[in-house]
Amino acid sequence: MPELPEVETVKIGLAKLLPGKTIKNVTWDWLKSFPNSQADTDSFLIGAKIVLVKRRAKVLLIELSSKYSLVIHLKMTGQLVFVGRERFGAGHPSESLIGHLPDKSTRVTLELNEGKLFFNDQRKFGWMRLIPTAEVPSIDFFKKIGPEPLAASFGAKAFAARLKKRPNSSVKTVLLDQSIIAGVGNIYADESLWGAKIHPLTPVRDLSTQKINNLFEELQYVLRLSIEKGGSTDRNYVNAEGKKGSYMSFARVFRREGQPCPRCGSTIIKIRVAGRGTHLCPKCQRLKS
DNA sequence: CACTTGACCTGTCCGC
DNA sequence: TGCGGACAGGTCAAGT
Repeated sequence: MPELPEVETVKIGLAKLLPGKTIKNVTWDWLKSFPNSQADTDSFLIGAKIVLVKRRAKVLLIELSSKYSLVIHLKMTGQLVFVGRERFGAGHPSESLIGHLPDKSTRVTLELNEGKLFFNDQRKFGWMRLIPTAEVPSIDFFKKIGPEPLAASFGAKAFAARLKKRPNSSVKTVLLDQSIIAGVGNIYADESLWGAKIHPLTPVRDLSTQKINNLFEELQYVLRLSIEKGGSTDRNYVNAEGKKGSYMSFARVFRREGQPCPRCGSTIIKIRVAGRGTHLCPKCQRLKS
């Protein structure tokens, strides 16, 4: 699922549902989804109370009273869905995802004193790790992660300076590089480049200050809009309550190849950049202008 | 170094 | 209907 807006949406939901609840038991069916020792799990997960839910980059952090944290990366198809005790009763709408949980994509189940938290992940790329809270910032994943694009302290000047660390790379490749900027993935890279009228293959060195400023504005705009819409559901993504996000109906180019550009009416095309499907308007986003 | 490709997995869709 | 291949929101490791 999950780029910054999707993970942020899950975080907002879990932050309302989880703090104060106690973890009673954990079960898992795929070691790579939950690569923790039985000893750590017994000592620092079972019986711990959930204190706080946070997000950094595309990662969720659930802080526990045991001074350990659950650190969760949803990768492509991960879901973190809370089902309250009342939801287990008969008569719940059968079309609702949460009526079906656990299902065959469920990798980890956390039983709480009230309700259950399911970590589902069809493709098994995601993971949930139990780590001492003090050590979380120094794990390999976070050591190399860039700044948060929506942080109040992060502005267009800092954005430009970070992009320019990779002058010869295409701008889309750099947007997707988590060590440059945290949280941007394929959807919001394409959407923000369309907004700023920049071809995804443009080398960073060819971008004017004005263009970089436009890109920063557009990136913040699409990320904020998507959080407001509860993220993008293309296939698997759901929030903490099992509900889909609606940003895809606001998308201008992503997965809209063959449709008219909402700005100029030209037909949106799809190419491949950095190994990823890339959507753009060939008229609005020219390589040389 | 910087950039590309393959690997990690399952599921779906599309063409033959 | 079946089968093979391409592709999918993300990161790593290994190759060039």
